[in-house]
Formats: sequence, C-alpha cells, structure tokens
Amino acid sequence: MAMAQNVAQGDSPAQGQPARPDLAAMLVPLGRALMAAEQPILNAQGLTMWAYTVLLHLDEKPIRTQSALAEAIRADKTRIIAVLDALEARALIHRQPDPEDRRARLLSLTPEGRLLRDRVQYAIQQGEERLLALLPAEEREGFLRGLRTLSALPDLTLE
Amino acid sequence: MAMAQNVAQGDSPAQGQPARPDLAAMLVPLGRALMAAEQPILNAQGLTMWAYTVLLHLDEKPIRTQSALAEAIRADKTRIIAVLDALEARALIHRQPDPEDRRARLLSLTPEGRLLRDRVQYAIQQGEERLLALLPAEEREGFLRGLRTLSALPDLTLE
DNA sequence: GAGGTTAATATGCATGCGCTTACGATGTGC
DNA sequence: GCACATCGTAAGCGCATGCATATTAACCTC
Repeated sequence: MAMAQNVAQGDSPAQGQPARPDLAAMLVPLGRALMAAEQPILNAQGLTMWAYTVLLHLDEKPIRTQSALAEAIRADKTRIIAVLDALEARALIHRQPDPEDRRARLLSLTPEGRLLRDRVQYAIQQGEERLLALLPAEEREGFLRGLRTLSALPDLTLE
Repeated sequence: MAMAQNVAQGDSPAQGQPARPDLAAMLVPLGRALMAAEQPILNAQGLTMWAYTVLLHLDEKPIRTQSALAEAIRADKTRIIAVLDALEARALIHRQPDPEDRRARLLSLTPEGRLLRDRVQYAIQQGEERLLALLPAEEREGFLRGLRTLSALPDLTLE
C-alpha cells in the first residue's frame, strides 16, 4: 500500500529505491575524475586548466574582447588576465589592440598555440577513447550523442 | 599529407578539427548546471549539497565511521562534522557511539531523514526526467547506461 | 570639449575547500 | 601498565574562486 502511492505521476519510480543515481551525482564526480586525469597531460606542457580552456575556445573563432572570452568560458573577467599574460609570454596567443577600438584586445591563437592545443587535445582525446572503448558500441554512441545534446542546452532548469 | 600523418593509431581523428569536444569540457559544465538547477530544490528543504549527499549515501547502507562516510562522498573528514551536526539537530540522522568501539559513531538515517531524502530525490529526478525527455529514446538509454558504467569505474587514467 | 560609457587592469574581501596539526577519548598490543 | 594507533573534533593555513571597487585609457554623444 505504501509502496505505490507516491509513484503517481511520471513513469520514473524515483520514490523508495530509485532506479538510478541522480545525474549530478554521477556527472560531477566523473567530471572531476576526468579533469584530474587530464592534469598530468597539461602539466607536462606547462598549462593550467584555464589556459587550456582558453586555447580551446580561441581556436574555434578569434574573439574580440577579453570579457567575451571570460564569459564564454564562464571565468571571471579579472582572473583570466594572468592566464592571458602567461599564454602571451609563451607566444601561444596574440593579444593586439583592436585598430577599430583600441580599448579592446583582439585575441587569437598563434601557430604555436594551435599546435600545442592540437597536441594536448589529441593526447587527451586518445585517453578518452580508451575509456570509451570500455562501453559497448551503441552505448558509447548514445552516451556521446546525449552528452553533446545536453551540454549544448543553453540553461537547465529542473522546475 | 599533413592531414593524415597524425591519425595513425585509433579511429578517432582528434588532430586538426576534433570530432567532438573533450569529455570533461562537456561533463563539467553540465554537472555544474545540474547542481545549480538542484540548488533551489535543496534550499526549499534547508539542505546543503553536502547534507543531501550525506543523506543519499547513508540511505544505501548504515556507515560505521564518519571517516568512512567522508571518504565515500569524497569530502574532507573534518568538514562534514558541521554537516552531520546540522542533520542530527534536525533529527534527520542518528549518530550514536558504537557500543563495540565507543570512538566510532554509528550513522544511519532516521525515518524523517529517509522521508526527506525520498522527497528531495523524487523532485530532482522528476526534473531530470524532463531534461532526459529531450533525448530520443535509444540515445537516452545509451547516455544513462554509459554514464552509469563510466561513473562506476574505480579510478580513471588517461595514460 | 564635457559628460557618460566601455574595456582592460589592479586590488581587496569573503567564501569554500583540501590539507595539516593538535588534542582528548578510546581501543589494542606488548 | 605503557606505548602506540584510531576516531571525532577544533583550529588554522593556503589556494582558487566569485564579487565588488577603483583606475586608466579609449570611445561616443551632444
């Protein structure tokens, strides 16, 4: 009697013994573990996670302002300055005043920056493929596709 | 010529334009977004994320020591004390000295704790199901199965 | 040209968290 | 009985982060 009364709406019996752990309870530790696993690769190239994130986003398209970059990678406007300093000092990025608006700094990857980004990402994704190889083929495909879809959602709300 | 030389091993062309973003680059923001989406539900019950995590883990099986709990939820041994204090003050958990070893504190959910855990998790998973409903059925199944498999791995290494 | 706005930068503050140390209470081995 | 280990607790340090403020240079409007 007490078993069924709470499963009224929806087809997911989350009451009592749930059918699965919470998504965040699986996603967050997995994400942390992956970041930790990437760290040695980044360390070997003298890159912080923020620096790597910057390289990744700059590669897609050159960005006009640092604020836009900060917002895109969900970092603090003032905190990425040191990151950009370090990347510029290693000639991995260009940071030139926009001739059209000299307040802004045009950001772009240098060839060396692109090369390093490629090397690091290749190493990381090679490792990831080894992990994904543990999954059956269709499961792997569904995982990747679902992950891409969900992570592309603009903003999530549960209510 | 330069295009193919680096894709020697494996079937994933991660060099140049990668076929997909890094896993962590999708997982971590998605996990953060989910946690943020859960926050209002937890706030409504006066629970912190740590407190909810404790409730989740205590429900599976009673735990003998606080250290074991801390390790299980990857929290700091000393930091969960305040969390347990608060949960105990609200009578959501029991924390009794183990008669066999009075140094240890036996931890378990009270009926009220289990009830609250059920309510909160039900609300959260209801919201999650709405998100998952955005995915095609087989994609959703693969995503969930892959996620469960990967998050169950004891320790990840990319090298 | 004066006033208001925006970008980049520097700086400070508060928070949360991982890590370490210290201590008292308890248990174990000799 | 005594040395040592273990558990819970308290306190502090250090680092990363988010948030806010202030400054300077450049732009824009009138």
